[in-house]
Amino acid sequence: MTSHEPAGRPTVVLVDDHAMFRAGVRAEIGQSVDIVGEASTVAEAVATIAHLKPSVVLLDVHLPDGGGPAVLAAVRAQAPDTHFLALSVSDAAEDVISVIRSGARGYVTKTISGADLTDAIRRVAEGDVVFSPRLAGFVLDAFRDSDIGPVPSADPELDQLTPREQEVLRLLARGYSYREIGAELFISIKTVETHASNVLRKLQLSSRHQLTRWAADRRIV
Amino acid sequence: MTSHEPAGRPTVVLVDDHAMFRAGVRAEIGQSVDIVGEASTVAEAVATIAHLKPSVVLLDVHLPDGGGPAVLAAVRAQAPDTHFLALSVSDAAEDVISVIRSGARGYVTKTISGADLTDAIRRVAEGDVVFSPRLAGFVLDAFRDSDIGPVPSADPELDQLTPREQEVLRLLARGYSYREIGAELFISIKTVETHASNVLRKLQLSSRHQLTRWAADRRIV
DNA sequence: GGCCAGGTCGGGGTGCTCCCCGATACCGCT
DNA sequence: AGCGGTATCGGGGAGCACCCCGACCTGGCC
Repeated sequence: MTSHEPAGRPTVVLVDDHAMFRAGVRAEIGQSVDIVGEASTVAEAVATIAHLKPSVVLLDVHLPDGGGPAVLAAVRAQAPDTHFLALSVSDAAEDVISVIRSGARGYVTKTISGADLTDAIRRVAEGDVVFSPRLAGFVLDAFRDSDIGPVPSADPELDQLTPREQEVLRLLARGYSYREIGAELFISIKTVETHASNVLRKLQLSSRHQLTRWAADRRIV
Repeated sequence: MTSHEPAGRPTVVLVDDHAMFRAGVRAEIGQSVDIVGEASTVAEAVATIAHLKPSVVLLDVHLPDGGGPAVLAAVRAQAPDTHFLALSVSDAAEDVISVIRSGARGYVTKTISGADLTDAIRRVAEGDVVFSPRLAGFVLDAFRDSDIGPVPSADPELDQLTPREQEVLRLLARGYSYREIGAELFISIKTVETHASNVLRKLQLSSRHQLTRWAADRRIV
């Protein structure tokens, strides 16, 4: 759906604990990209990447001493222009999610063809995000089930609160005491009590502890 | 990076409030896919989709009366086999995130070419996930910055708590009172007090309100 | 046996939460 | 002028949260 001109030959570092597999990848894509380094352990990978600063790192998710996320955590700050493409036998959702959360910009399984892998490397090098279609589904599912992102859901529950009450609600949710809220809003403790009491009644809650949870669930902080 | 055989002609419903734009899309991709219906409002879209059950819905993110997320929320349950591809002028992160969270399986901007759009529709119809590369970056960034997914975060703070204290901590974070915790764990209120006091001291918190927020931030619920 | 960590209770106290009353004042609407 | 909603305060009180003491028991470790 987009056109990608090969912007020169990407430089690649290959991280995998199986020498046999590395040889296979070299044979398959060595003509199209520059494989400038290899590593078989986390420590090796960190040193190699920090030194060579390749445009792309092909990163196995499962390594003996920590795996792909460990490598990413260690070198992402040192090599900001390096993009990481996870390459794994696993199509388990937790593997995909963990390595993406660590900062990889793509994830493909080892069943990929040489031509497709070359294309994926080029696209990642250009800053694109590359996923095996099946795996992209995992990420989206996890994403949808989560609570991230600004989804401006104007809670109807909040509309029944007056502006002042909403203000008090926010401070209550942040764990402020009545006294602190009063100092913050330049009103007396008793006024805060009144507002708090109204908030609890309108939201049908019985204690500020429940209110804290109520607010946390709705990300009102 | 993957090959997609066109599995017949996908049926498509087109949702956009600009008739001119719908005509343009029809002209561009009408030969390759079956555009079986159109809609210009949320209500129209919901009725049309529920009735026709197309394989793909091309969905504008911005509609007068609610937008793409409203359509998705209304019909996703009724048409489980229908896939949604968001089609928008906007490349704002919040638009992308909100529509994806609502269940869309792809997002492309209106700058897309007819051929690319046809390909995107086919891929979405087959269950793939399709993104303009730039936009995929937004999703991944939001994803990475969030706290979803099974990333085993053995908090070092929790290690200094005894098993019993951790148990009490969870119940405290859920908003249980000391009395309720005592009943839950078959111990007296005073014992709960002791544990709670220890928890607060070890975590350097001064009130259970702060503790609730502390736990909410760490998703300990 | 001595020692210590963890778990279990209690007494007593201070401060906070939350609710019940009531009061005043401003503002907009009829 | 009257009425309702909102915001502002106060008194008083029941219950809870939190802390400081001390106490007992159990199990593991030297």
